[in-house]
Amino acid sequence: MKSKNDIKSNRTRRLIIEKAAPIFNKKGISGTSLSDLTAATGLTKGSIYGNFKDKNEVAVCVFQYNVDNLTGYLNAAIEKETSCINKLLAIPKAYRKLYKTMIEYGGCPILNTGAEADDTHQTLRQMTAGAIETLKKIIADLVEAGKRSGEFHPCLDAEKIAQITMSLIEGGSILSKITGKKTYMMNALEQIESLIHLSALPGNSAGTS
Amino acid sequence: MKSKNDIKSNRTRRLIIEKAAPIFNKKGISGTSLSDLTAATGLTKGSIYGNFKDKNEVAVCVFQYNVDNLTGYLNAAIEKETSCINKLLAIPKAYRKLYKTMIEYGGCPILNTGAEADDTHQTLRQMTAGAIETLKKIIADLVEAGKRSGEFHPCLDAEKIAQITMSLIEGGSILSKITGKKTYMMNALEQIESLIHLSALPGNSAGTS
DNA sequence: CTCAAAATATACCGATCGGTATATTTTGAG
DNA sequence: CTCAAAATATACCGATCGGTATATTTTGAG
Repeated sequence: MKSKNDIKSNRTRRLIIEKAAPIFNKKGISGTSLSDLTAATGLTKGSIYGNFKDKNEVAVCVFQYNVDNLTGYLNAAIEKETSCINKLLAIPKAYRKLYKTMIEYGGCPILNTGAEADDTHQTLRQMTAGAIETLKKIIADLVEAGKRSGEFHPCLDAEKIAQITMSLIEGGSILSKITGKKTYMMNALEQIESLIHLSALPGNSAGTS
Repeated sequence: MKSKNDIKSNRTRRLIIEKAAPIFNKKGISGTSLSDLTAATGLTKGSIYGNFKDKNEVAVCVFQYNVDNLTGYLNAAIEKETSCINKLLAIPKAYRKLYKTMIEYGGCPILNTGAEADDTHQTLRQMTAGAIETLKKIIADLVEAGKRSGEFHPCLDAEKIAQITMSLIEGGSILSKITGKKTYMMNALEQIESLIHLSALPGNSAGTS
């Protein structure tokens, strides 16, 4: 009758992670105190430490939760499309749809965590790097597939395109967040789209745009 | 005999700012403690608080110091060139030269400060936004000047180009910092350069590349 | 319903935080 | 060299930090 993640402790873990996620993302890890977490969850320190070894473990789980959400969302959007071009275009499209939510959430969690952790927190730095490489690989693999399928120019540098795409997404995202100007992100996404269209062989570029 | 900024207190202020700068940039503001600052400067808390109102004022001065350094460096590189195209190309060139130093310094201070401060620290968020807009304006103004001088296509969207350039710089910079892979930044800079070359009217693009 | 185990709350810990009042030292104009 | 003012060091403050031992409550298998 009881599924594995319906037992109390797992429900509490999930509650803590979900409530802690936006706080960590906005205030940073070292800027978030245990009392922030007790206030947000309605639990006591005893309960939090009964479910997590320390504050750091909460931060690590929160990061994993954020990454899983983001990659899940992107993969779902990609899988809805059939051609490689449209699968690639689904990425900027997804970020466009995600934009408002992400800003309210405190910006891209990969970037936020990475910027805070890179010089101070080895585990999280490595996890952040891993998440970036995962997203980059999704893009690079789609470009490679498109080359094989004849949608893209065969001489395309898939890795390079993927890295530039990632830079545009993260750069646009943080600049919009800081300045409050949506156009940084929107221009970055448009640039990604025109990069994709420019990579297509004649007759393959979707009629839109 | 004594110049204004040679009196003791100003020398001490400068010492504190210079020593605090890389620490704030690496550990973040809330991750840096007063004892980090006393350790780095060799001064006591009494001395630091005799020269600054509080930790926050140190952080604000450090940020200003970082921004002045960066814009100074970029402006010097730009002023060495005569044509608008070469002035624009001087920007990615400068970042290429700056790359190693910046990584060792803890990454781009505008991005680091912005990512930490955007949801928690109004003053610094505004200063960061201001610094971003200043850099963006330098780029946009150069593109506009190039349009007037006949170096660039007249229909170019200067603001858009400037925003995309900024996204590539900041995105490439943070991705390289987190992953430890130089190519993110280098590919972003190459993309900026090809964007500039693509914007040029025939006969204006510098023979290089 | 019972009752052991699991989860949670309470009440505490030492350490460190940012900050300050005041004593001491250093500076530099005259 | 003198000596007041400026700069710095000392010694402290309460508050909050992350974390823990233990008492209490809740859960859920039987």
